Amino acid sequence: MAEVTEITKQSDDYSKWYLDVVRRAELADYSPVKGCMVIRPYGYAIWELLQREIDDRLKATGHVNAYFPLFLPESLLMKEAEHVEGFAPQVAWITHGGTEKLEERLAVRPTSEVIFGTMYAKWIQSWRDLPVLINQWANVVRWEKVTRPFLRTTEFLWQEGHTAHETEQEALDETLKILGLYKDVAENVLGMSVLDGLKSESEKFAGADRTYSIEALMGDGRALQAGTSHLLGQNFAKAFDITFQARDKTLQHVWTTSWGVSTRLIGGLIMTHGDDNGLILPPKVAPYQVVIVPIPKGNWQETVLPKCREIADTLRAAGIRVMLDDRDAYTPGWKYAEWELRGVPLRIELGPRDLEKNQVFSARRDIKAKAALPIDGLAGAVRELLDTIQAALQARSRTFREEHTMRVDTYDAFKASMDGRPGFVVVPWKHNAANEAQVKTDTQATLRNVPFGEATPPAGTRCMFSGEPADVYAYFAKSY
RNA sequence: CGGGGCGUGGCUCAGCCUGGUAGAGCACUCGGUUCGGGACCGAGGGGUCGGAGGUUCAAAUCCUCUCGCCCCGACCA
Repeated sequence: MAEVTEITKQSDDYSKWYLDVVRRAELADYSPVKGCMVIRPYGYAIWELLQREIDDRLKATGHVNAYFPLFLPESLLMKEAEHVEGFAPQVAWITHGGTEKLEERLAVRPTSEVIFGTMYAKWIQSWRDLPVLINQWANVVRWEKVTRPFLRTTEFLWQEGHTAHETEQEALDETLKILGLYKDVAENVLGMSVLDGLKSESEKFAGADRTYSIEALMGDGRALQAGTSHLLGQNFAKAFDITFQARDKTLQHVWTTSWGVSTRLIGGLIMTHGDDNGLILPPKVAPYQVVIVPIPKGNWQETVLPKCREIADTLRAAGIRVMLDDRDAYTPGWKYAEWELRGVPLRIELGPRDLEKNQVFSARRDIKAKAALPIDGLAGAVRELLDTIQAALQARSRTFREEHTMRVDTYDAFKASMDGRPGFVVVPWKHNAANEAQVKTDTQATLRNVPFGEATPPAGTRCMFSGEPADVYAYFAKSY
């Protein structure tokens, strides 16, 4: 099984490390547009692999894709009171079309509940039309004050699902089903261990009844909200007049949900697995799962290189994504460092010595393990190694999260343990928005969520802050 | 938006205090020798110092304004 390696980096340098990896691995670059980044081909290839994993799962659960407009008339955005209030500070506005001033300003979508709501009101008449399960892949814009590549950018790419249901229970089932889907993708595709649970009232989405999230823990001990799924209740249905005639002939409002994950996941990926040599990609989202580096010695172009091509073809035929790095301008050592920086999970070296023995030399990116592999049956061995790496990264992430989760019972102990960036601190808690705000003021820590897997406090357990009987065990952390 | 820091070839930075007309390492181009953990030798190309204004015979250097980036706070996927 996987060996567990600590990947903590100095918090002071962590941000620099992160930005360095993003740029040097050619994932993204700053653009002339403030707060906006260019996702470079290598970074986009990761996004495409991730998209496919998510999209396949959504389609398998009955969802379909569509595309809704980028611009939202101001009047639409104003319809749901809490929603407007929540998003107003972050909206970018279009005021002119060509040279003419618009009669009504257009918002560049920060999220699309209002346009989905508007269209659903037109499309839904009867209980027979339900459920409506539509997803869209799109860009959205939120005018953030502070930005950081992938984690928070002014414009970002995401997937947003918007569904309408006959009953609250159905809507809740959908909300939870999607959260489970996100957890599945985060853990089994990205190898990023997450806590799935319920957000507090003060952290929930503007306009939702309830918000659920998956929360990951980054290498510097800060939490990252990696995906959210909202039970919107009838709030938007009432604001947009989305009604249907029910089985009992009465006219009722639908129950809606919305949910999304974004390119932020790539930021999470980097900070979950990266080390001092750069990125480490789990095989499932690695644009190149294997890089083959020929050792250019003697007449290698006639001997080693053809064998490398043959191996590349064999691996590709087995469905493995392969890069054959036959550039002769760089030495093997340079290539090793380069592809490690870019996170390729497995490297295969082939030189004259290997050729004689009918073997290749392999090196794992996640741990410094090298091994000779016979060329016969190589595809199978590589497949197995990739699976091992995928599992090892996932296990390491889980272990890291568990080791950086501590439990305390009193506010003094809480404050003491929140010094620095310890990871998650779990406390008995009685829900109270004002107390939550005070905790944040005192310690910078926020209530990330209450995980489903967490037990209910036994009777008599006191809230660490108020001393009242505790409702739950809440997970606090400093976050991105 | 508040506090702090920084903008000099593609990258990292020196030079600024004590003005005199731009440097280093890496990267890049060409030739050659190399290549099992970021090779070496030789020859080259590339910047007017974030932007604007001012002081001065003379500004990367001094002054004013401005833009951008980074860090720390308040807001967020």
